[in-house]
Amino acid sequence: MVGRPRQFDVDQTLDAAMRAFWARGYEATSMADLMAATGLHKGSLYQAFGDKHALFIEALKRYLAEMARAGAKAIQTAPTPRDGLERLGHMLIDMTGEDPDGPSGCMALNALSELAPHDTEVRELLQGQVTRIREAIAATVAGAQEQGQIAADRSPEVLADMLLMFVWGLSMSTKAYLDKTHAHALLDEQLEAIF
Amino acid sequence: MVGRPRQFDVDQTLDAAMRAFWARGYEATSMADLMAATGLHKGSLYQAFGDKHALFIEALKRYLAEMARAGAKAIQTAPTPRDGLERLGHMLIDMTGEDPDGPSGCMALNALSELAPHDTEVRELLQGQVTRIREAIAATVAGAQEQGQIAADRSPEVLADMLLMFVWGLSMSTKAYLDKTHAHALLDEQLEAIF
DNA sequence: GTTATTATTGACCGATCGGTAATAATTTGC
DNA sequence: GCAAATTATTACCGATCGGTCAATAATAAC
Repeated sequence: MVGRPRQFDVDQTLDAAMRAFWARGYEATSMADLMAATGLHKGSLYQAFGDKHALFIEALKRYLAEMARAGAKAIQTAPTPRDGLERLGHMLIDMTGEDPDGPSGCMALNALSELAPHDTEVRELLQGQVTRIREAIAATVAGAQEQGQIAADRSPEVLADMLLMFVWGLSMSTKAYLDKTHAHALLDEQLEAIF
Repeated sequence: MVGRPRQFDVDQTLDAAMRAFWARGYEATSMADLMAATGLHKGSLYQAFGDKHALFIEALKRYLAEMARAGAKAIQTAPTPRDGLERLGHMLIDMTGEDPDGPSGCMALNALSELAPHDTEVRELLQGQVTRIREAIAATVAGAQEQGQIAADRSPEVLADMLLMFVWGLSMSTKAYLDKTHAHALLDEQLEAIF
């Protein structure tokens, strides 16, 4: 016996919930907001996902997976490893929305700031993602060094961290005062300085 | 006629409220939490500060003022402008607490992430602070350049932004318990790279 | 068509939210 | 000592919070 089939698309619903959490954060997004964002009744959300926290986790996982996919693509489709690193950085700047009522900044950093210190599940998800992206960047840096595209006087791991910290700061800055043109220019300066 | 005098210290109360907001963020900190943190009844808090948002603003102002004071002192008491910049950066890393139930990260960045996109009052407070700290750093960079302590091939304003973005990223990273030793080492690499 | 199973719906829940108001307590000016 | 002014205390408010549940609807297996 299979029962009544779902009348909504789970991925579509997670996308809507993701945007709602991304725009307002976890605490400030109420179940009423999620109902409005997804177009579903709360009963359906609870039946499908469990509770608000579980729904957030699924939405965050979806965000992280999409980020990883887009990041890997940016690196792999670039003509050289160094171009890949540049594209990755600029992509992260452009990912942040500009609508004040829509998503702002990077959802992963938003969750890191709001929840990571107290929510072990969120923290471990983010730590895993950070570990993977650091390794991916470090490997790309190593490739660029082997091909002589960037200086080899710093370890790939350190350079990866330096790039990541800088991009995180840029992402934060877009929350308040920095226009994207300035952010892109600063990133270029940073790339020139560390490579 | 003067009436009954306050039986609590306003600064002490703001400090307690600041730590509560700093640890949990705005939305997740309830009036009950603030009562517990300050030791006051809610009536006293409302009578003295207005409402929760106004109390947050006052607590944030206090944080920003203390940060500005400590930052200026770090720069001014250093033997050279370049030392001042180094001390300022390392100070910002050390400022973040390590107790998971206590303050985490930088309260200004926490507020930037959680509130700046939607709360104009918070955003303008932070924009003002950022403007002042950028100018202070840029002026110090210019001083270091004049004294030949750092390279002069980039503008003081750009170098100030590069340093600031990097420190912001480091502050975010401490949310997921990146150890401080690593953060300090990375900052040294960044200083070496851009100066 | 009947039955088993699952999804949808909307009413409903206690708890907690931020905030208010009436009362008691404590001071100064007279 | 009394009146005026201010603070402290606490009971209370409606609204909203996240979450539950019983009734209804829709499907597949038989």
